[in-house]
Amino acid sequence: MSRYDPREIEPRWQAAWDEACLFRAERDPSRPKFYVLEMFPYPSGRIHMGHVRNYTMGDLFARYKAAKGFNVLHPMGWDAFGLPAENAAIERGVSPAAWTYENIAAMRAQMKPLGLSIDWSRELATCDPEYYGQQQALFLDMLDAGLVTRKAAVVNWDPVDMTVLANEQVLDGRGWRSGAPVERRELTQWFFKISDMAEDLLDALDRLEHWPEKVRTMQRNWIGKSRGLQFAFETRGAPAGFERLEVYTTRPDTLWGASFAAISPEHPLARALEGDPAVAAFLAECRALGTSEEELETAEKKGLDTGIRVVHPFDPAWQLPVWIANFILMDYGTGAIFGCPAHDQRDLDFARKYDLPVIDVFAAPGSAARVGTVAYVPPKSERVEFLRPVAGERLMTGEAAVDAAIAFCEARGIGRGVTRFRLRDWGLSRQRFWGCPIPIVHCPACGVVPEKRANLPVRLPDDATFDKPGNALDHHPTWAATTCPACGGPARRETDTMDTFVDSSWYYARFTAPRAAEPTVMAEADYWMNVDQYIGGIEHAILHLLYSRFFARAMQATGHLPAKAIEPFDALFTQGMVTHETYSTRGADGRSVWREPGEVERDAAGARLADGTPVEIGASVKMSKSKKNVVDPDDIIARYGADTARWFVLSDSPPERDVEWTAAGAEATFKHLGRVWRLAHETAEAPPAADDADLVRAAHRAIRDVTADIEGFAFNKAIARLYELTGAIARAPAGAPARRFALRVLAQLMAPMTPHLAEEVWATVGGEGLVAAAPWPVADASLLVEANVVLPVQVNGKRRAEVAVPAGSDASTIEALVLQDETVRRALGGASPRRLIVVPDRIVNVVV
RNA sequence: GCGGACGUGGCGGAACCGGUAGACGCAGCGGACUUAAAAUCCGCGUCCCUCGGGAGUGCGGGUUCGAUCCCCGCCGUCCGCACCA
Repeated sequence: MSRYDPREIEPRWQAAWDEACLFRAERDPSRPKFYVLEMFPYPSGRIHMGHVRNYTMGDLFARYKAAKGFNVLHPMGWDAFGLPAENAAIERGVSPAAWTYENIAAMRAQMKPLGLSIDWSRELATCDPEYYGQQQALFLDMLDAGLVTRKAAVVNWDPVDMTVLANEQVLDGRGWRSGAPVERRELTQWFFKISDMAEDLLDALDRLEHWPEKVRTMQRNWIGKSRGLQFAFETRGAPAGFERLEVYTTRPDTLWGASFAAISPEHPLARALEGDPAVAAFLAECRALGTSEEELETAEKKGLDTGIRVVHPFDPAWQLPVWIANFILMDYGTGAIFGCPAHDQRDLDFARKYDLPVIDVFAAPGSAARVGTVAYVPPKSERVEFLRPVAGERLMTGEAAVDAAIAFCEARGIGRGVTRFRLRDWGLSRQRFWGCPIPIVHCPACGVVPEKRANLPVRLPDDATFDKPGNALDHHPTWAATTCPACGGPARRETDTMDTFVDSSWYYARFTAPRAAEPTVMAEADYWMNVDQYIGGIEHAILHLLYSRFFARAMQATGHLPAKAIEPFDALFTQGMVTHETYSTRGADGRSVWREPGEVERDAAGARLADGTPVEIGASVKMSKSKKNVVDPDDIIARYGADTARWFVLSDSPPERDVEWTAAGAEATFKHLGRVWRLAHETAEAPPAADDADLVRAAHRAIRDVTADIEGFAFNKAIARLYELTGAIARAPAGAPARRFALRVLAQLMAPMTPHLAEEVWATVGGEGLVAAAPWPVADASLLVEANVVLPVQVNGKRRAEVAVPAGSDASTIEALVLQDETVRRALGGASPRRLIVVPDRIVNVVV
C-alpha cells in the first residue's frame, strides 16, 4: 500500500470526468433542472483563495444536485472588460485584448485543477464580440422599448479614471476603483431608466424569500421610497420666472412650524441670483467644498439670506425668508425645502446659527420651551394633537398625521401627495476604450441614430494606441468615421462605451445559450432560467444585483426572457471572505514592514523569520497584496492537492462568515484526507470478518444529517458529520462488510466536497462506475430509530442522573423508573416530589 | 443619526420547535508503537474547590418545572446607508 498522493489521483479522475462528458449540460424537458451560478470573475490574471471558496461552494451544490437527479447547469465565464486592461496597455504597451485573453488562459489553467464540475463548453468572455455584439442588440431593443434615454445631467466625474461613474459607483465621495474624489460635471449621457421600475424593484424584494434579509434591506434603503407633500410657495421679490417655489417634505404635519425656506446652491433660483456678488461668492464657496464623508461631517451649515420672501400656504399674512443653504441637495426632492427648526435637527442647527424662529408645533400652549439645541422629532407612534388647526381640523403626528396633512393640503389646493425614490437613473456611458461600444451614430443631418442591427457587432478596433490620457476610442484616427444608418451620409460613431456593470447584468441569461445568434434563445432560457442558486460576495449587494434585476425586467419587456425570469436569481447566498493572519517586523528605523506567510516560522511560542527576527502577529483580515497575507491557491494545490483546499475552505466556518486560512488547518485537512484514503485501502485488503450493525446505522445517520446540512448551507456541519463517520469506520473491524458499505457512503457524501478522493475511495471499495455519476444515497428510516434512549434526569432543573429506557416509553413507566433511581432518591433527600415532568425521549425533571 | 447582524472554552465553531451547553476540528497535554525521529493509533480536555459538589453561553433583571434560545434594560463588536427634507 502506497500513500495518499493527490498529484497522481486528481488529474486521473479529472480526465475520467472529461471523458464521460459528465458536466455537459443539455436541455432535457423530461428532467428537472438546477442552475447553479457563482459570480463570474474579473480576469485579473490570478485566482485567489476567495475564488476557491466561492467556486467550491457552487461546485458542492452542483454536484449534490446532480446526484439528486437534477439536470444541472454550472457554467463559468469572464467579466472581461474594465480599466486594468487599459492600464496594462498604457504601462506595458500590450493591447487590452491580448492582456485580457492571456489572463483568462492563466486563470482557467489555475481553475481546472480544482476539479470543478463546470460545463466549459459554455464558457464566455464579455469582451468577446460574440457576447458584446448581443449586448448591443439588447441595448437597441431597450432603446426601442423606451428603457434607454439620452439626457444632459450633472454626473459624477472621476478625474483619475477620466470617466463618468454611476451613483452606485461613488463610495464616500470617491470613485469605486480609483479612490479619487469625484467631481460634478454636466454632460450628455446615456441612461437606463431604472428609476421607472423603482416601485416594482422595491415591491418584488418581498418575494425574494431565499435572499439574505440583509441584501434585501440594503436594496430597499438604496431605492429609498418616501411619501410626502410637494407644494409651491408663492414668492415675493423673486426674479421673473420664479413666482413659485416648489418644495417637497415628508413631514407636512410640521408645516405650522415653518420658519424659513431654503434652496440648494445648485437650484435654478440660486443661479438666477448669481448676478448679486454676495450670492456669487457664496455659491463659489459651496462649490469648493468636497463631498467626502469627513468633509460633510465637519462642514458647518452655512447659508445666505436672498431677501426673497415666500408666503406660508396656510396664512397669506405670514411670510418666510428664502435662504440659500449648503446642506440642501439638488438631486433629492425639488432641491428646495421649508425649514422647520423645532422638528428637524439640520434645520435647527441652521436656525440657531442664523437666529431664525423656532416654533414647536407639538408643545401645549404656555408650556416650557422643549427645543433647545436638540430638535424634537415626533415619534411615529406618538399621538399628539396638532395644535394649530385651521377651521377646527385636528391632526395627529406619525404616519396618520402625514396622510391627514397631505389630505388637508390637497383639499385646499396646496400641493399634492407625492411618492419619491432615491434611486436615480443608471448612467451607462463611460469615456473608456475597453468596454462595449454603444451602437449609436451621430449624424450631422439626422442627429442621434441607432446603428442598424445588421451592422452589429460594432467592434472595438485592435490597433488603438494608449499614449494619450482619456478615451483611446475617441483618439483613434479612423474608427469613429462611418455612414449614417438613416441617410447614408458621413457620420461619427458614439465613442463612449458601456459601464462594465452592463456586461454582468445579463451574463446569467446568456449562459443558457452562449453561442446563439441572438441574445438568448427562448426555449433554452425558458428551460434553464431562473438561476436556482446564485453565490457570491456581499459587496455586490446593491450594484450588480440591482442592475441584474433591472436587466431581467428589461429583457422580459423586450422578449428576451420568459415572464418567470422577472427575478433572475431565485436564491442568493453571500459567502464570507478568506482571511489570514498578518505578519510584520520592525525595521531599524522603527517602522513596521509587512511579511509574507512564507517568510514566517510559526509555533506555539510565537513567530519569527528564518534569521530569528521576531515577527508580530496581527489581525486576520482579507487576503490582500498590500498586507502581504496572501496564500496562493497554486501553492496549496501543488503541496496538498485540490481536495485539501476545497475541504478546508468549507470546513472551518459557516459559509456566510469569514474563514481564516491557517497553515496548521491545511496540514490537518491533508492528514485527514490521507486517513480516509488509508481506511479505504486497508478495508479493501482486509480478510472478511464479522459484520458491524452499528456502523451501518452510523452510515445511515450520516446520510440523513449530511443531506440536511447541505440543503441548509451548513457545510461546516456536514463536514463535522463526515469526521464522525470516518471515526466510526476506523473503529469497526477492518474486514467487516459494513466497512465497505460505510466507505461507499462516505465517498458519496464526500464527493461534492472532495470529488477526487471520493472517486478513489469509491473505486477502491467496490463502487460501480464514477461516484460523480452515482445517485445520492438514501437513508433507511428503519435504521435511524434507536431502540433505547438515555434520558437525563433533572431535580429542580439540575441534571442529577440518567435512566435508560426503550424508545417511546410512556410517561408512567419512566416516572416509576426515575423514582426508583438511587441517585435521584439521594438528590431528593427524602422529600417527595411535587411534580414530575416527563418529555418522552427527551428529558425528565423532578420538581420538589 | 438611521437600518441590520452578532456576542458560547486558548481558537474556529455545534446545540432541532424552550429540554444533558461545548458536537466536530485546530492548538495543547498525556500515553502506545519505534533504538530514535517522522508517520500512525489511543486517551484527556470550560472554570473553581475539599472529588462530592459549586459556578458557567457579554452584563443586570424577568417569564418558565427547565432559558445560549422568549421578554425588558444596559454594554460591546461588526456591516450597510447617510445633511434624502
